[in-house]
Amino acid sequence: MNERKRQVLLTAQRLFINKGFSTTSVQDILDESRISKGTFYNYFSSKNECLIAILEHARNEASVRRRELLIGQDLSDKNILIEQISIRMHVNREQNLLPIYEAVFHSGDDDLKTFIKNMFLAEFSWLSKRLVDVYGKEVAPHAADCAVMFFGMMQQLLHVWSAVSKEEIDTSKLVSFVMRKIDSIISGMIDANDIFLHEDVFHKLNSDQGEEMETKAQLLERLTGFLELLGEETRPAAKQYVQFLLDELRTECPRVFVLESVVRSFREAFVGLSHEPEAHELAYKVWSYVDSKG
Amino acid sequence: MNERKRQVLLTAQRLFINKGFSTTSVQDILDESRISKGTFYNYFSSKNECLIAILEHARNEASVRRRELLIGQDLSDKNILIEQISIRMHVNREQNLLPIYEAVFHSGDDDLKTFIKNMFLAEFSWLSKRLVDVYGKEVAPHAADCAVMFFGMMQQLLHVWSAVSKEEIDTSKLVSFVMRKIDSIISGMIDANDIFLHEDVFHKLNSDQGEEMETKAQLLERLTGFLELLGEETRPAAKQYVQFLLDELRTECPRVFVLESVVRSFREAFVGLSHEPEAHELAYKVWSYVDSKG
DNA sequence: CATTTTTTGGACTATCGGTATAATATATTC
DNA sequence: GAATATATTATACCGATAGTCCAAAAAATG
Repeated sequence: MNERKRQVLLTAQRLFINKGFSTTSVQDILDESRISKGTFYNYFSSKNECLIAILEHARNEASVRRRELLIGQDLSDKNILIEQISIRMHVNREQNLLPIYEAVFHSGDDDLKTFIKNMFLAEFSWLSKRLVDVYGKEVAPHAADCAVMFFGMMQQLLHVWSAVSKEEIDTSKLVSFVMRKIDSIISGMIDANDIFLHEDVFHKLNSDQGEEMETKAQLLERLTGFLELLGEETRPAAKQYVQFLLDELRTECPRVFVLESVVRSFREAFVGLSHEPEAHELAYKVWSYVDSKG
Repeated sequence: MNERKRQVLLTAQRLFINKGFSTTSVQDILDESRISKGTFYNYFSSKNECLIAILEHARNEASVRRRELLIGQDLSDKNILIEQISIRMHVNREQNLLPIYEAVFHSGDDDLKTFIKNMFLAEFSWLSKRLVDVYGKEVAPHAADCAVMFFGMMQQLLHVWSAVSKEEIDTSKLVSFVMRKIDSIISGMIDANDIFLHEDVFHKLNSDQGEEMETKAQLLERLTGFLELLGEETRPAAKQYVQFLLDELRTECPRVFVLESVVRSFREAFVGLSHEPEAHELAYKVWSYVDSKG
C-alpha cells in the first residue's frame, strides 16, 4: 500500500471519528488530505470502500494484539480472555468505530452490509471458541448463545453508559462485569440443556467468509520482498527477525511456538520505524498462517 | 390528525419497512401516496419528522397493549412481564422498526437522535420498574443493569438469528430464554452486591423527557370533543364508554380500576370503526393520566 | 531524454432534502 | 350561491451529495 494512500486513509479515519461517516463528505476528505478527487477515486472505488479499508485495518490491529496475548499462556486462563476482549473494545474506542459499525450496518450498500455482518459473525465465532477454551468442552453446545449474549450485554451497557454519563468508561471493569454474568449463566444452561441458537451457527461462516488464506509460497514471497525493501538504514537487529522467520517457515515442520515468539518481536522491532505498517501487515499474515496450521 | 395525513403516514411506513429509511426518498413517498411535495411538507416539516410520527405511533400502540395486559393481574407475575416484552417485539417486528431505530440512531439529525435515545431509555426505565415488580424490591439496585442486559441479549440474539436463519423467530421463546438468564444472574448480583450502572440512571430521564403530560382539564376537553365528533351512525354502545369515562374522570377521586377496565373496552369498541385512530389516541392519553395518578 | 504512471482540477450527471410560489381545487361561512 | 379561507398541486429552484470523465500537468521510471 502506497504511503500517500495510507495518509489519506488516516485522514479519512480521523474525519469519520470526529464527524461521523455519513456526515463526512468525500470533499471533506479531499480538502483535509490535500488530494484531488481523481486521486481519491484512484485509491478507493467508493467512499464505502474507503471505510472498509479502515475497518479492515482496525480488525487486523486487534487480531494481532489478541494473538500475541496468548503466547506461552494457558488457553483456559479467564483473565487472558478478559484482556483479549478488552483489546477489541480499546481499538474500537480509540478509533470510535462502534458508531460507525452500527450506522453503516443498515445502510443501502450491500457490500458494506455484508462486510460488517461478517465482521460481527467472525467475532462471535472467535468468542465461542475461546469460551470453550476457558469453560471446558461441556459448554460447547451453549457457546454460541453465550458469545452473542456477551456482546449484547456489553454493547448495550456501553451505549447506556455513554448516553447518561460524561465519565470515560472503565473498559476492563465492564468486561469483567459481563464475564461474571456469563459465569452465573453457564451452569444453569448446562443443567437445563437450555439452548437457543444452534451450536454450529458460525461454522458455515468460517469456511466461506474467511479472508482468502495465503499459501505458504505467497507468504514466503512477501517476506523476501519485504527483506529486499529494507534499506541499509534499517537496523540489522530488525532485519534478522525477517530472515529467521523465512528460514523457520522454509523448514519442513516450522515450530509454532518459535514463530509465535519471533513474529511478536519482529513486529515490535518495527514500531516507530518507517516500515511499521508493512511489518504489521506481515505479522498479521504470519499469524493467520500459523493459526491455520495449528 | 387528518385522514389523508394518516394515509401518507402508512404509506411512508410501508416504504421505510420495505426499502429502509435512508434509501427511501421523499419522492418515493410522494409517488406512492399520490400527493405533491407541497402537501408532504405541509404535513411534516421534514422527512425525519415523518419518521418520528411513525415511531411515536408504534410506541403508543405497544404502550396501550402492555397496560391492558396488566388489568386485574398480579404485578409480580413473571409470565405477564414476558408477554409485555413480547408485545413490543411483535410491534417492532410487524412494523420492522428495529433496523430503523438503529439506522437512525447515529444519523446526522440531532432531533432524531435524541428522540430515539429517549425512546430506548424510557424502555429501559420501564423494564427496570417491572423487574422490581417481579423479583422484589431487593433487586432495585441491580434493576438498571438487568434491564439493559436484557435488551442487549435479546437484540443481539435477534440479530444473529435473522442473519443466519431463514425461519421466522419464535418471539416468546426468545423472551423466555433471556428471562431465564436474568433468573440465573440476579441472585449472584445481589449476593455479591455487583453493580455496574447506578441505580438511578434513568430517573432524570423520567422527569424531563416524559412527553408533556396533559392536565385533567385538557383530557376532559379532548373527550368531550371526541364525543361531539361522533355522528349518529356510531353505535350508542360505543359512545356510552366515552360518556362514562367523562363522568368518572369528573368525580373528585376517579376509581383507577374502573377506568382501567372501561378504557380498554372503549378502545376495543372502536376497533374497525372509522374513528379507531382517534379512540386509540385517547386511550393512550387516559392511560398516561391514570399512570401519573396511580 | 523518453516513456509510463500518477495526480490534478474542473466540468458534468443524477439524486437528494428542502424552499418558494403562483395557480387551482376544496371547504367553510355568510 | 357567492365570498372567503384553507388545502393541494405542479413546477422551478437551491445547495449539497457521490460518483464519472477527461485532458493536461507532474512525477517517477528506464
